Amino acid sequence: MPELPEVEVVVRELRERLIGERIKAIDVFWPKSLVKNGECAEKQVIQAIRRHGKYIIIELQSCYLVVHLRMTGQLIVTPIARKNEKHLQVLIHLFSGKFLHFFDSRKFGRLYLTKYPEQVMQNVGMDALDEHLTSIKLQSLMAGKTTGIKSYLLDQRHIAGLGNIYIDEVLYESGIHPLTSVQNLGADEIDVLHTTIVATLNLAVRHMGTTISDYKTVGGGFGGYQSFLHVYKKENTLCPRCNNKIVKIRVNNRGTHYCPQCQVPKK
DNA sequence: CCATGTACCTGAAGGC
DNA sequence: TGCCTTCAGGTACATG
Repeated sequence: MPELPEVEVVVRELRERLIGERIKAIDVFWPKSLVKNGECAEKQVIQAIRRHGKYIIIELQSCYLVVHLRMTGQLIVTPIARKNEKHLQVLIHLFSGKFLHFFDSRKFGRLYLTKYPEQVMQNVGMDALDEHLTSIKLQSLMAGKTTGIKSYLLDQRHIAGLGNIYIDEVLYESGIHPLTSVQNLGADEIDVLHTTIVATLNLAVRHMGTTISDYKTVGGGFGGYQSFLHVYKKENTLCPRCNNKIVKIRVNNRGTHYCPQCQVPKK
């Protein structure tokens, strides 16, 4: 489900609702959902909340609660516990009386209670919206790689935050075929790609992210960016630019959508 | 380094 | 209605 924009919206809403709250107790219904690593006393005050790629980092007084939502994870804050609801995997009680719920139908998501967040995120690259990630920096990161651009962007070790939806959209906007080898991208194309990544992600954040099926904001709302998608899940519709059919192929076993006219394969 | 397959899970959608 | 297959926004890990 959630990629960088959805996670960013969740982080902003969590901040409004949770800073200064003290954790009272944690109920775990699916043990794999909560990973404990090192001593981390639970009854701590939430100091700060930030994001790196698709990870949510909740800073406590002497350790961290790191969250990755994977495909279907949801963090929901309510004044009344929604106990016994389907797919509730972890329930965090707060001293104020509020509750932080972790719902996750597919159970791929993880909460890590840890002193060492850098260990949890050791393979995560620079955040896609990091101001230090310039187009020059992106060029140097790509140097020496031979993989296709879609595979490259899916791999969070390179750049963190983009997932299947936004990669398809960004490549469409940039006019780059998803199988183009990164070594065949010129400086000008990397520059367009970089500009498009930043613009697309920021625009999606302004629209509260993309809700295809499961994604919800912390308050239970939906995203709105799905109305702006050009290619993702649009196979057989007409390209708004050239009027040819959008096609769907598989790249890295992921559904991949593009316009064969506007995104010409370079190799 | 790279590509591919599998595993982790559940539910929705499509074919018959 | 029901059974079966395929697919889903993510990532880790094993294998050539």
